[in-house]
Amino acid sequence: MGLSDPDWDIVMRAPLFKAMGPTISRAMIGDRGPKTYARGERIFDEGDPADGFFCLLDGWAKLYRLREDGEEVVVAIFSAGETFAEVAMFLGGRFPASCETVSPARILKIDAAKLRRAVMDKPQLAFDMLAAASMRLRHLVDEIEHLKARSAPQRIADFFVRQAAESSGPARIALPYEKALIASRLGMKPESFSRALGKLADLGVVVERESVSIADVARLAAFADG
Amino acid sequence: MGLSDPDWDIVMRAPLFKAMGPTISRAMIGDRGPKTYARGERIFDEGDPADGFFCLLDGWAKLYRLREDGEEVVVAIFSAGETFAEVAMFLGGRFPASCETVSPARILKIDAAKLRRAVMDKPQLAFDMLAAASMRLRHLVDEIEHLKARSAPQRIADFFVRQAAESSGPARIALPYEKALIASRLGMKPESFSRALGKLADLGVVVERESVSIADVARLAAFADG
DNA sequence: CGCGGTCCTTGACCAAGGTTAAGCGATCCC
DNA sequence: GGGATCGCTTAACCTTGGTCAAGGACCGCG
Repeated sequence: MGLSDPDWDIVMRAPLFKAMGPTISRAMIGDRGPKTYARGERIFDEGDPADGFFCLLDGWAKLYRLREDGEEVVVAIFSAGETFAEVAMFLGGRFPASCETVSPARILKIDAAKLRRAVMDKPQLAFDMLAAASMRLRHLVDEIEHLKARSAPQRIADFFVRQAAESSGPARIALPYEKALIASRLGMKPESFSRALGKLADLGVVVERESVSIADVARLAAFADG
Repeated sequence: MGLSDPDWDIVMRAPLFKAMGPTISRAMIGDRGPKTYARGERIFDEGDPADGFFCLLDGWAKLYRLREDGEEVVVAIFSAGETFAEVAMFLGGRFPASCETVSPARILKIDAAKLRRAVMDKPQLAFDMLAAASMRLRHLVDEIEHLKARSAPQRIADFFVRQAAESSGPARIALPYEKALIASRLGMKPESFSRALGKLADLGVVVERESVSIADVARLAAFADG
């Protein structure tokens, strides 16, 4: 059983598959279908052997680490059309973090061995993967800078701006998972998140139950940049 | 003119060159010698085309970004035997940060084109580089975690422990650059750095002008881990 | 309906570290 | 030798965000 046509569209949106082209992609995915997950299901655990990478077809997942004191630190949140854990495969074969769905989801798993073979066949692929890794690295470097340099309301504003499809004018974005999760992602406590949201009201940010409406994305972006 | 034997030892200590093996390394470096820099010299600027990567043979360098308000945020400090900017090459060809020596230094530059050719010849090399990228990713994730979980004195203790050659017993380490720079690297202001150093005195850390003596590295390491 | 659970918000309090400003020792350079 | 400058330290104060505790909105369920 292969993938449905809409699923193929989603898969081919991911940079890695785009780089491989449809032929190699199809060969690599083969006739294996996606797995359906309920909310809160584990995809992999920190320390598990990294024998493949994943492509999210539908839903949301969080990548996180458990600190020794039991505190959970969210490293990334993935949404439909994103691949993840592709770099981890090369690091001694173990995942450096855990991953779990935060909503019902459908996830495709691709074998490490198959990817390995594809790279051997087409070394240019390695460069594309290195570029992806670089992108993520740069992202994290940015993040460290932000953590140090930006206040809680600024970090939230930045998060909202990135989520919004528009780059100026009014926008409405959905919050398809708990606010505590966003808070952890942004390196703060739910309480601080709440309070910071209050401060954003002055900038035309109205928070409803499961969505946020923004009066002017550009203004919010300006605030986030200080 | 090639490299001297001690320089080769330093080069081969870097994970990237170790992954490539001596033959490929030698081919890639060729007969190009290291360039000598004075203190405070620019190695590259944010936005410059990333046409190569670097290996520090001697001295220290800082990777940093200038915020719009002119404040400098130090992202990393490199010391002898480290390679840097190797990932930036793969990301659209621009450096995402600036780099500058903070002491006299000797630095080897390796051509992007040569690396590209080497990978095409031996795709396994790509895997080794992905592993190196992955390692650095993990490092950064660790850092984000630490930034949140550790107090200023703990972060300083951790920094000292990493610098010390010994893993237990007494040690003395040199501070070959300004304390303000270390403070920035550790995400705090020089004033906080000073105060935190005072608190470390109880743990047998004595700070002189340009060096630090540690009574027991193991004890300091224990403190850093909480 | 009421009960309990989960998620979110609010308020009072507190600790860490940033801010501001002053002072001190070294070094540089006329 | 005597400013001037630079790097570092110290102290008083203040802002940020974490902690703790209480309460409110929504939801499922008996």
